[in-house]
Amino acid sequence: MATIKGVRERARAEITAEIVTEARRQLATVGASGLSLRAIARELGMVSSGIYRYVANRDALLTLLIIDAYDTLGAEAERAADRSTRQAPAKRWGSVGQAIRRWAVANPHEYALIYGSPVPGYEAPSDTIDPASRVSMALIGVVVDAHRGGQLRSPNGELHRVSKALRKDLETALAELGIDLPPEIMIRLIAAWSQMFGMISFELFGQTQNVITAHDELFDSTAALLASHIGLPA
Amino acid sequence: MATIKGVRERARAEITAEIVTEARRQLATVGASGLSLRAIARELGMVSSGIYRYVANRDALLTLLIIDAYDTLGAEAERAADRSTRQAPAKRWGSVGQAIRRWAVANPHEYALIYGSPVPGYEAPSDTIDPASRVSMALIGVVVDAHRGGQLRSPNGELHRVSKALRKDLETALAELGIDLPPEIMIRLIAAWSQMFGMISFELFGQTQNVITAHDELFDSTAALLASHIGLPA
DNA sequence: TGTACATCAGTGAACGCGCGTTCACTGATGTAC
DNA sequence: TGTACATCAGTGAACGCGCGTTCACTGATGTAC
Repeated sequence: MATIKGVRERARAEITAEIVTEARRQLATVGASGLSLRAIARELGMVSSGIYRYVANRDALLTLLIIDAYDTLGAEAERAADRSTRQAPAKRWGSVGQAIRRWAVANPHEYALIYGSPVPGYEAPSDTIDPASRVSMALIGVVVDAHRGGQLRSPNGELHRVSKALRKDLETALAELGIDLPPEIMIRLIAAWSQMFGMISFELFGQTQNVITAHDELFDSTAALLASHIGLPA
Repeated sequence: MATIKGVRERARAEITAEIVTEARRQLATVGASGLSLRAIARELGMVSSGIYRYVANRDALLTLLIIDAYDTLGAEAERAADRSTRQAPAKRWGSVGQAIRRWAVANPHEYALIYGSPVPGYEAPSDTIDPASRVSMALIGVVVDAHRGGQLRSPNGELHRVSKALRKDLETALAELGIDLPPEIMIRLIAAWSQMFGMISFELFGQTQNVITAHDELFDSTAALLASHIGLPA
């Protein structure tokens, strides 16, 4: 029977959400490895052992947070991709990129959780794979759409000696994702993709402190540059 | 008097080095935020309070580790740059890049310490700035040398709307570093630089797990690609 | 609709652990005369 | 060269703290008859 959720079920969902919210708040001050179930329970006015009704252990909470982060970021990226279908491909690339960056700037600790140093002792379960792929799929989608529409220019840059092993990696990845893109484009896509996240990490983790103030414009400029390198028309 | 170091001074230097070595060992298993002065003292057969003769507190130890990491990485990068002066600029760029990557792969936790998520509650003192700049100076040096030698081609990619604020950032940075490079090159250099570290972070932090196996070749290919984008001749 | 039992949320105490840091101390090394 | 004092390394005990996790429990909610 598809009844209205019972009181218990409803309360359970609400409290679990409160736990995640509170955990996120703590993430900002103590970081992932400082996350404490006791502190969360305390803040929620619950006795320390009570939280074990909702979360099996500390690692399970981390997994919840990680999935949550990947999902909200993924949703932002997808939304930006959907909203920009009428823009020129290079501009779309920048739009999706800025959506990713904006989320990261607004949620630096969630970003650090998923793209920063791994939490020591924590092993991510396979549940995180699908949510993790949403962001990259949104970015790849921009290129795939341009390719399908016959809009891809020939890309920039000299590409020598793509080893067999690497070529095979790329082809396997393309096949698994069900994507139709030439490997020469794929490799540029990976370069642009890692550039984007590298830049966000530099900004958030303080590497460009005291050097760059206009992060927003720098991101725009380099995104346009890399889009052009991939072959996306402006 | 420039005498031979006394017994005390000598012992002090040795034990401090042992502390840093042991701290590095622990970094690998518990991560930066799990570093414990007590555990280090214990491992060194010293009573827990004894370590305070050598290190003011936990943060001071972190600073030691960070400076050590920047310095060893910087030395590797400089060595690669010095050794490759006869190579074509694009190849040199790749050589320095691979030196950086190799160090990172060999010392993933030191890499995470300096390029990963910031340690919560830790504020890096200004002593870390100089060691930190050695790596980037080595990379920039490759481009500067090519520029001085008149070897820089016109770079790839369309670069629209470089905002005034960003242009000013770039010019200030160029002036402070005493570098003579056109801002259009500088911006591509920053893109390539962040790409390189983005790629290393992806490799080390597990983002490309199950997708890329030929990390070495991928790094080579994208380094060549980005070198070409900067305008470094092959 | 009413009752008996099963399920679940939350309590409170406890176990065993580790941490950073301070402090008064002993004994060895270094320095000034 | 020898002695008296100052400096420093390392000890051991202590303070006050927080953590994850288990366990037997009470009382409220849900379910089957």
